[in-house]
Amino acid sequence: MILKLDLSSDIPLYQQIRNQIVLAVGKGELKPGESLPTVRQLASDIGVNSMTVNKAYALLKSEGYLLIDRRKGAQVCPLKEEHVGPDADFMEKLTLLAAEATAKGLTKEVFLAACKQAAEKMSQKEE
Amino acid sequence: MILKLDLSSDIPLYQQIRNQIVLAVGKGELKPGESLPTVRQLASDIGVNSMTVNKAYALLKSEGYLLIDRRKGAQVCPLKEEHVGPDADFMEKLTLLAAEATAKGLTKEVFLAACKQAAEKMSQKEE
DNA sequence: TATATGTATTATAATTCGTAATACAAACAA
DNA sequence: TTGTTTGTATTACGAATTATAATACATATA
Repeated sequence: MILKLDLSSDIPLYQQIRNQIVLAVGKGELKPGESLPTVRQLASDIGVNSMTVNKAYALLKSEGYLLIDRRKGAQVCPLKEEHVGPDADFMEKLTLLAAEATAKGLTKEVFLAACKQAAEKMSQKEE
Repeated sequence: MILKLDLSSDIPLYQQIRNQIVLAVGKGELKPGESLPTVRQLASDIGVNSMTVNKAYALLKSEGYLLIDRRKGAQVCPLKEEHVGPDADFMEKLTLLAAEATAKGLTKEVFLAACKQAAEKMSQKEE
């Protein structure tokens, strides 16, 4: 797994690791059910402390992105069969982003075009 | 100005203040050119230290949302006349959000419907 | 002349972040 | 069995961040 970390960023390392894994899952580079490197392996690969990776994995587990099993290790959570909608936390983040765009002078059309562009970088679930 | 702060949140107070002001500007509750409360006034209103408010104002200024003038105080930045597009930082945040949605099992259609819903809470610039 | 403004400085306490060194039970391979 | 690896928990440490507090300053305004 290839993760790009920015040591000079003000975003905590465990958050950067979490974001990169979410991006990889969203883009389909990590598929549902696929296993992730072990905590110690990933820590060694990217040159950080294993507890930092553990914190990222625990966060991803609590957010519902990963299943962690002592036998199978950490793996990407299988997609739900039924259709799921956005939760409150997601809408809050999205609304803040829409406000930032609007306050910066982006029209609704430009904002929605950007959303569409972002969505098209993601992998689509097969029906 | 009404700001909702959550003291038990893990989001820093100055960030919460910044977010609330961006939301107010995006929704049109604060209009371009409109004056904001003074640092000391807002600090007194919401019961935080004035340096905490100052930090939020300085952040908003550095992000281009506010103009701060010693004569006029802090005011909402007037909208640019020309059409503006999304910058790299905005697209990065949007892409992460799209990845979170996709990893959670939201289809592209559901994600874009949520984006449209968020956009419609915002005020539209008059042409 | 007073007052109010944004801003800068310094200090202090609490919390967070990253690392480090262990330790443990569970699972697996030999 | 024995040995290794797994996720996880604990404790400690230093550095950075966060929030508050008490001032101070030059500028602008009444």
